[in-house]
Formats: sequence, structure tokens, C-alpha cells
Amino acid sequence: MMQESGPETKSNGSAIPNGAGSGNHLLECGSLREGRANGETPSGEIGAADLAHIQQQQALQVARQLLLQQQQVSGLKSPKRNDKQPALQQQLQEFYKKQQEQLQLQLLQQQHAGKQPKEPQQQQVAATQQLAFQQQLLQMQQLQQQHLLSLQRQGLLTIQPGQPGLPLQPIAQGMIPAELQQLWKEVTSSHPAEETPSNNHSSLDLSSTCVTTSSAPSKTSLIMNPHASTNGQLAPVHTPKRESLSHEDHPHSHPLYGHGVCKWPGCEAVCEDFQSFLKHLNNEHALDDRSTAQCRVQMQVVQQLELQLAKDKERLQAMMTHLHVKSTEPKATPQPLNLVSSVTLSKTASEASPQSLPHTPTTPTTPITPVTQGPSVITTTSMHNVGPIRRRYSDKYNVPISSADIAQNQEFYKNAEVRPPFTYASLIRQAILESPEKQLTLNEIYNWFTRMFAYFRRNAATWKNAVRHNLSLHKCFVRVENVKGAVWTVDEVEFQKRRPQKISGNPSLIKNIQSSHAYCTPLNAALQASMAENSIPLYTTASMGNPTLGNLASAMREELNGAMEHTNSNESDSSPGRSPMQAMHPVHVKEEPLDPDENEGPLSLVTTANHSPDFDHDRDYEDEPVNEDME
DNA sequence: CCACCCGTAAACAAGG
DNA sequence: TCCTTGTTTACGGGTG
Repeated sequence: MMQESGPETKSNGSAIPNGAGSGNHLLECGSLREGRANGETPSGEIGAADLAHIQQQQALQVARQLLLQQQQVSGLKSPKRNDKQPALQQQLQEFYKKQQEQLQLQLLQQQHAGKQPKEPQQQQVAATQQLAFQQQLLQMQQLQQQHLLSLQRQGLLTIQPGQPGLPLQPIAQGMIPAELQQLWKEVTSSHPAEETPSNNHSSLDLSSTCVTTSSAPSKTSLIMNPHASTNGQLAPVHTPKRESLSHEDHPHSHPLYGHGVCKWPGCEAVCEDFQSFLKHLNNEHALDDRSTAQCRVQMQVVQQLELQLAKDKERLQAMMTHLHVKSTEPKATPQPLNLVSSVTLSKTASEASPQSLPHTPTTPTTPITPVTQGPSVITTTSMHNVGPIRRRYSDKYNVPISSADIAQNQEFYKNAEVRPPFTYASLIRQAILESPEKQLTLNEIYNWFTRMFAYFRRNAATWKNAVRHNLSLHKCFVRVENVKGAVWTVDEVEFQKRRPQKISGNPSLIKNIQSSHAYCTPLNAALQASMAENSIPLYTTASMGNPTLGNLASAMREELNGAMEHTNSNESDSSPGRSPMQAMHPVHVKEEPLDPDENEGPLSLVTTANHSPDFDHDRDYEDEPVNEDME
């Protein structure tokens, strides 16, 4: 068997236990979560489920009181104090439903009737009572939430977003995960007038839809929020902490106030200054039915959005899970090291892909950009399935992938042991083109592979052989005797020659091929330019950590494009100018410091940053594959 | 069915 | 002698 250059350790023995250990760790995480979801409370931590439970119970207490009060009015039969909580809760919910419906009816009547004074005293009384109820409820909620908050602060509570065990009721939605909070923030800021977190009106209604919302019932908002006192009304129940804080920090940046205009839905009253705005707010948008209804609507909007987000997230997760499963035969290959990254990843991973599959924290490359945690997360789950590696599922399959996807995938492949859907030839070519001198030694090519693809940190013997095989086999790879020895270069023309045979169609992409011909070496730049045009945003996030990603992305894109036959050239893409990505090139990567042949390296910068720690792992990995293959 | 591409495995040789 | 590098052949699967 061949050995790679570099300190490779065939220490299977150590690798296995390590892998097992990490796997266990992950599993533990999983079970832990499950445990929490089931209401178990491990080690002094209280999960969201428990929290929900507590909230429910507390809410029930409130409910009892309210029900008692209500009974006095409506003559309901008083429930026994020992009644089962679910029943009670149900009652409460129904009660509120009715209340809300009633309220809505009234509101509608009022609205439809315009200014017609047509409310019998009775209605007014009822409305007042409802308001009183709601206020009481809110107060109680505030109390309980304050309590919860204090618990949280004491570390007794940990609220985790998206607990599976939670009932999918509005209640559960109160556990606003960070994303939702963000969404909330966006919603409240973008939608003019949404219900103000720091503003009381909204809170009224929240009770109906979200009885116990708010993951971070902010006591602070109550205390510090100037508006609360100004209005002299109830403080927000549904105020994400972050939100309230941000507003409090900037008292004059009220979500309902912007550009001198009141942003209450449908208002747009002009307020010269903040003070007048506050006045206006209190006068025009005081706690009345209308405001309440508007808040309700807003709540529903937000809820919708939250639901939508949740659904989309679920979908994403399913997609990732699906892909992962497909590409990964559950081969419990214990994976080694890199526990560091695995820890960080495992956390997110457990959220993103609650699979029981052995999470092999194999990401030696470690997440450079936690930003794109998404992909890298699942990915981490490795695919040791070396068995049936299907090649070229790329060509056609990937066609629709956008450059943004590519950029993401790139990060994905970097951290995930998923076989990249690109041919060896393409990858080799890209590796070479990425190099400053457009030439690499065999060993440098190897290094590029391992650096850019987690997958190639294993099965070294296999893929290295394939690389050599490809280098020799394809005419497009030209071996050049160098001072140092032999280096490999790419004959673009030759490379492109063989491609048209592959797939037909999609003329829209041909440009790339053509440009390749035209610019040969600069091809990269051209591609990257187009890439940059299309996907800089994502791209940057992905490439922040490692600029090389851009090149890889372009490679992938090339591959994809090449897979499609093009017929038309000269396009904007071919602009030979250097894309931003390319501009970074010099800084890029050169093979890791370990590389003996390495010398042309202006680079090695990134690598050190991202990989130097892992790279040793990379090395280690490289051989494990061999061993694992035998497993 | 065929031709082609691709990946994998392996034998072999040359050189350090 | 061992390892790396490079070449070559063979085989099987996928695809058009």
C-alpha cells in the first residue's frame, strides 16, 4: 500500500475508540434532547418542555381564578379544583376563544357600523369585563414570566427552541428560537406598525392566541420601557428580550415610529418628534378594541410567518436528512478525532439533523464559517459508505444548482464526508488552475483534495490512485518536468474536448466552456467573476474563512457547466477581469505548510488559519481510509 | 445493445 | 527496502 507523504498514522486502534467516543457523545446529546422533550430533567437543567409545563400549570392557576371570576358573571359551573389540568386548560382556551370571538364581533360591529352609536350598555360592560380579564391574565402572566425569567437567570431554566415534545399550539410557539426572534424583529421593523413588543396594546391580544408566549418575558422591558409607564398600561408579554432591550437602549427608536410617522398599521400620522409620537400613540392607539384587533391581526401575521419558517426549516431539515441518508450508508465507522469541531458541530447538528446515525465528527477542516452551519451540519454526519460510490451523479443531476448552491456546497463538502459530485478530472484540473502558477505536483494535488473535501480525507489509497490514474489517462493533464521535479498542468483545450460528449443541452451555459477555451488560465477568473456576480452574498459568507472556496466553487460550476453542452460563447461571464474572489487568490491557500514541495506559496495563509490545526488530522485521516476500507 | 465516461483495483516500473 | 510517482490494463456501473 502506498503511504502518503506526511505523518500519517494508521493507528486504527486509536481512531476507532475515538470515533466511538464521539459518536457516543453525539448520541448522548440526542438522547438528552429527547429526554428533555419527554419531560425528563437531566442534571438540573430544565428543558423547554418542562418550561412549557410549568407555564401551563401556572397558566392554569391563573385560569382557575379567571374561571371563577367568569363563573360569577356567566354562571358557569365551577370546576373542581382537582379537575384535571388538561380539561381545565381546554376550558380556559375555549373560554378565551369565545371571548375573542365576542370581542371580534363587537369590533366588527363597530367597524361596520362606523360611528353609529349602537352599543348597548351590556356590550360595553362585557367588553370592559373582558378587558379586565385580559389585563388580569396578563398581569399573572407577567408575574409567572418574571418568575421564569428569574429562574432562567439562575440557570435553572434553559429554554430551547423548537422542542419537539412541545405541543404545537400557540403556546409552543412562544418558545421563540433565535431565528424566530430575528424574524420577529424583522417583521416588526419591516411591517410598519406591527405590534410593538415594547408596546402594550399588542399584549392584550396575545393572550388569546399565545397564552404563554414569549421565551424571554422581559421583566426589564417592563421596568425600563418608558412607554410602558407612559401608557400606563400593561407591559408586553410577548417581548423577546433582545427586542425590548434594543428598543430600550434607544428610547427614540420605537418600532412604531419612524421617519416622523406613526407606523401603526393604517395610521401614518405625522409626529414631529418622539414625544408627540408617544402622545399620539397613547391617544390614538390606546387600549381599545380596535387596537386590540389590529394587534391580533398582527399576531396572526407573525404567527403565520413563524409557522412558515418552521415549516421551511423542517423541510430543509428533511431535505438534508434525506440527502444525507442517501449518500450515507449507515456504516458505523467510528471516526476519529477532531472532537473540537465535532463538539461545536454536534450541537447544531443535533438540532438540524436529529438522526441517530453515527455522527462522525470528521470535519477536520472544521467549520471555518459557522455561518453556513446549515449544510456543514448534516454533512458532518459523514458518509463512510465507500462501497457503491456513484460517480457522476453530478452531470445531469446538478444542473439546476445555482452558483450560490455551489458556494454552499463547497463549504459543505469541505466539512462533510460526502463524495463530491465531480469527476476526478475536474477536481484535478481545478486544483491545478487554482494554483498560482497553474501547476501542481502530485502531492500538492493530493493536498488540495484533502483540504477541499472532507471525503478525501479518507480512502486515500483509493482516490489517490484514481488521481494518478486520471493524470496519466487524460491527455488534458500534461506533465512538465520542473526544476523541483515534475508538475502537472492542464491543457484546457484537451480538457474541454472530452466534455461535449457528456451531456447535451442547456446552451445557456455554454459560455463558460467557451470562455474556458478563450482564456484558458484566466478561465478561473472569468468563472469566478460570474460567480461573484451571482452569488457574492452567500459566497462571501462561505468563503470568508477560506478564499479558495471561490475557486472551488468555480470549479464546481465549471464542472456543472461543462456537463452541459454549450453552444454559445461570448457572454458576460467571460470577462477576464478578476473577480473579487480571484483577487483574494494570492492570499489563498497554498498547500499546507507540511507540504514539502511547497514553495511557491504566497499563500498558506488561510490554510494555517483554518486547517493548520486540523491538517494534522487531515493527514491522519488520509490513511484511515485505507483501514476503514477494510472494515 | 453499444459506445463512452468514469471510478476502482491492481500490476508494474522508475527513481529517490 | 520502502515509498512515491507514473503508466497501463482490466473491469464494472451508469448513461445517452
